[in-house]
Amino acid sequence: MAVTLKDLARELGISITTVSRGLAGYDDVAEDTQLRIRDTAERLGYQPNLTARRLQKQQTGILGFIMPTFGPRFSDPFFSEFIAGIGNEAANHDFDLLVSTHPPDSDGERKTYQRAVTRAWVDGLIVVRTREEDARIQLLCQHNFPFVAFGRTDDEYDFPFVDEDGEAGMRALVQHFIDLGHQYIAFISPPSGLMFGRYRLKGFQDTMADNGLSVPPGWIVEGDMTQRGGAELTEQILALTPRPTAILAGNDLMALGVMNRLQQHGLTVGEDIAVGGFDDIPLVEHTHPPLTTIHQPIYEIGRRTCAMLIDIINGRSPTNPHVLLTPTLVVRASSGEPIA
Amino acid sequence: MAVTLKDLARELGISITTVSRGLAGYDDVAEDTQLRIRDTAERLGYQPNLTARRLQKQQTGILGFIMPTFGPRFSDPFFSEFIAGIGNEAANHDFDLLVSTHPPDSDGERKTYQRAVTRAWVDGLIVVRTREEDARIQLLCQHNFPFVAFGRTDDEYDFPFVDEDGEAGMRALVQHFIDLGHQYIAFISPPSGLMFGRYRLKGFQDTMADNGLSVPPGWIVEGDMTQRGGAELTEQILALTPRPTAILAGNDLMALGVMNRLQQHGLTVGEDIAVGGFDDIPLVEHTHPPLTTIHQPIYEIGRRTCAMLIDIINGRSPTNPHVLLTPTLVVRASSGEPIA
DNA sequence: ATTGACACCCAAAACGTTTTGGTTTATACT
DNA sequence: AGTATAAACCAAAACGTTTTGGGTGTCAAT
Repeated sequence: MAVTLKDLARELGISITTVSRGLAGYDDVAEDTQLRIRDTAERLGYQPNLTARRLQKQQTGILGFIMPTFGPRFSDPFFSEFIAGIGNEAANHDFDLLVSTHPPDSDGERKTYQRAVTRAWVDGLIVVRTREEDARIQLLCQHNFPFVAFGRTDDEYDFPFVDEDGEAGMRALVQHFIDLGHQYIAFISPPSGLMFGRYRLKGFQDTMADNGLSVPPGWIVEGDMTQRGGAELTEQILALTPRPTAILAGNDLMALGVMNRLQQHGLTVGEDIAVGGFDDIPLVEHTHPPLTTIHQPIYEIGRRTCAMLIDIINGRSPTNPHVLLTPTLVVRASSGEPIA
Repeated sequence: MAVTLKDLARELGISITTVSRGLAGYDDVAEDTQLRIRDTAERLGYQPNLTARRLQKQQTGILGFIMPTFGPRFSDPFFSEFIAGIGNEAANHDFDLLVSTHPPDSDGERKTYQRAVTRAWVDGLIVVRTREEDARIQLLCQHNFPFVAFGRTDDEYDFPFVDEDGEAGMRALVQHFIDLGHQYIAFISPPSGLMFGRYRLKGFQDTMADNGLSVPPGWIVEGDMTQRGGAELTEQILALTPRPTAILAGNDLMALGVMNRLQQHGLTVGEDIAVGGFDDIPLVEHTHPPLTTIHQPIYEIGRRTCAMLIDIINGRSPTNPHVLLTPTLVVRASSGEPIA
């Protein structure tokens, strides 16, 4: 069915070798032969068989991305944007992107990583949502498998990563609220097992301390990154005394949940109480009120993560294997006016 | 580096053929030989080379999904859920999922589809967001390439698809608002080039007509599926006379934009004015107020689309190649109480 | 007339698997 | 003894590409 090198060779009356090398542009094939080869290749609609090429080159030309997702009905806007970032960068370098989804720390996830390092399945992996002692990263390091992570970890391995400086981001956010006059600030932290949650939490705690503000127990609660979670925890927070004048969430989705629950209680966000988020997902620019948050360039992070991975696969060691991007504060109406 | 069949054969002192067939469980290999083979395979950590297998079997074991996305900063929650659906189903059948992103109707998109049909790149494709005269589908049909679409088209090709009955869904939504007493209903339609937009629009128009309600020009506007778009069009709609008592959007994202803009104008959604959406993305269950919408089981649609594709690839013709799922009405606070 | 350099080409091996089309050996039946 | 039958195995081909390690012929310099 498909046109192969053999077909071209027969058609042209020359060897398969010459056709292959001609197409590849080697200079031991005469100029006009190259032309003739390219010509008939075009005419016959030749397209190289990628599988055969991969077998020979011992490379797959595929990058893997294993999404850590909870349950079927998840909808983290993070992923679509991130995939677009890595996908486009991959395409620019003629790599394909293989995506699979597994609940974090599940058997399926473990098997998939195992498969990646042991068979020639993909040329490299992109790891996101790093965890404190990340078994995935330990495995990849031990097998010397090419990968780049979005996020750092707590263990001793040295590996290439791109990360946002969540601590700095959160410092900026908290300082903004403190500068507005807030003293009673509650915080909904991301799960503490996730590294980025740890950094954000630290940013919160340190900034509060630096400003001489105490954070009594119960003023920091751990959320699950979902809207629903944010909404539910809001109840607990509203029961605190004195009632917080501001609630910060570890990510935008939870902040949305917070805002909605506050509104259900008849409170006006940005007036009666201030709210802040983290991520700047596209959604929150058009909420009511628009959300004050920390902007993370997710598309760009995806792009750079992917670029670094491709460098590594191609044997070029990246100039800087530890990229730390500083996110920026985006002030919108949800943080309100300065208070007394 | 990696253990191959040859290594096993040498270790066991038997031929590569026997090892291969033993592993595959053919009955022309003695029971105990099979055991010994499996044993050493385990011991040496043998993992078959997928590329080699694919070359020989003339199958890639990969499904392709080309996301039609506008620009980098897109965040349609549809895609993360859909990917989870197809991804999980694919994994169940030992298929991998290749994802690439291209703006709809772009050169990149065309090239990628071309590549799919002409080289052995993937075994089949999943097509979403079908268009009126869909060049992608025409190409795939002409090349007899295995694919399943989420959505129908307007051209004469007969192809396997899974689709939601958007017309029925929209009828249910509109009827709900009419039953609440609304007569002045504005509609923000999805882009008319997209088939699902056409069905939803038709559902709106027909139901209005069936109830003897007129829809003057200007009461149907075409949106771009984004929150921002929904917000901007809200201005136009508020200028209509008489002012609509309800605004329906062709998808949830636009409905969110509508709600926020209404709230900026000081209107209380669900009291001063009613709003309805379509899709039931996870987000809108926790908005303020929660959104009345039409539930689309996106995960399930992804799963079934993928299952059908795998059937086709494996030469089993699906029992029903034209699946039409009826979406269900989800009534929440944004549609408010019955009005006079 | 050698030699060397150069331009151009190619057969064969390799990548790791599965399939094809056998062969060998033992056992059972006439 | 001869002939089926079955069980167990295997060499070689195949999938389509790239790479290796040459070969051949021409021309210019010795």
